[in-house]
Amino acid sequence: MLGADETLTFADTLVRCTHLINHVFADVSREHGLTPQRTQLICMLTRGPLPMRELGRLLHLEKSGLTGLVDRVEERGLIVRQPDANDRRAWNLALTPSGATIAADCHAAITARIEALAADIPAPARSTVVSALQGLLQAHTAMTGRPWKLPS
Amino acid sequence: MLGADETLTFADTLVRCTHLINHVFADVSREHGLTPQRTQLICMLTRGPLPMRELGRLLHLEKSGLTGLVDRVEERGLIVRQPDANDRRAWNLALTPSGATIAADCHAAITARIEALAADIPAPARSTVVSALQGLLQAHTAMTGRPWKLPS
DNA sequence: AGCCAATGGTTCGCATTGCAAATAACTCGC
DNA sequence: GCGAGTTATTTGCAATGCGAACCATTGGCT
Repeated sequence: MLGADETLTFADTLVRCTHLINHVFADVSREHGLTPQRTQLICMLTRGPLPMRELGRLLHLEKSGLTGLVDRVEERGLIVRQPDANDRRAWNLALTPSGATIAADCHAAITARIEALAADIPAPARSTVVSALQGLLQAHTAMTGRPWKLPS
Repeated sequence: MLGADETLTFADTLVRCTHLINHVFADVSREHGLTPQRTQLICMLTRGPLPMRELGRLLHLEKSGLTGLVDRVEERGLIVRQPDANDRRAWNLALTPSGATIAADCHAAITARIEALAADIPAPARSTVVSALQGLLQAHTAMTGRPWKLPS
């Protein structure tokens, strides 16, 4: 089974690629002393502070799960909880300097590893892939009403 | 930030897509009463039985973690451990009828959901995406020496 | 003003995940 | 048939993530 290579469907190809990138993500995280979830969290904050509720939506986490994750990442000194000026229930999460550094390092490492794997893909095909997948992301955004962010 | 749309790099696009598909995978799994890991396990077996060591490599799991996962999936009646004729240490894992049914259902549901998101991508772009990403998968295979399987 | 539903977070209990190290059973080369 | 390497299991542990109960605050409604 799985001879030289069979013809994969579009969906199957995407799913396999997803699992490959998952492991790239996990490997890089581990090399930086982080779990994938923590890496994902700090990468979400590279564009600026976010309230927890927003992070929960982006990460698809229930609030209880997010509380724990934030606790652990804060203990490690990568983020801080800041009170929200307009709502005394809410907290804004911001990267500390070391958190920002690590987030940037992880993002760079992940990008580098993917670029290495994609080195043989010609430029025109690359840009086709980018626009096609962005269409896919937008289709999801349109369906759920919320944009899909991540690394940077 | 993130106005109408910024220009994402190839790697960033792939990473965002990865997280989107992760959640598609998780959602479908949950709707079938499974965790993503269990779904992934049974999907790996749709092409036929595999020894545990092979599954461990495909899933990137340490053997101890795999033992536990297999235990739980077997308890649920989706797979069975079969003794290996040639090696009395080894076990082959095979889907039960109900396991095969659920695996096929999950695979179909995931494919359908991705196809729905990709409905607006023109056919030529699709095939470009497929061949580009397969190149990426092969680059990884060449680097690590092991093929990358999944769903079907 | 006063009340009440909805919202943002936390806490608790729980099952699952996944690693590492130690152990047992077996295979294979010498 | 000895010893090294391989396959799987067990144990202990930290992290993940859900659900439900709970508290404080907000905001609408009267």
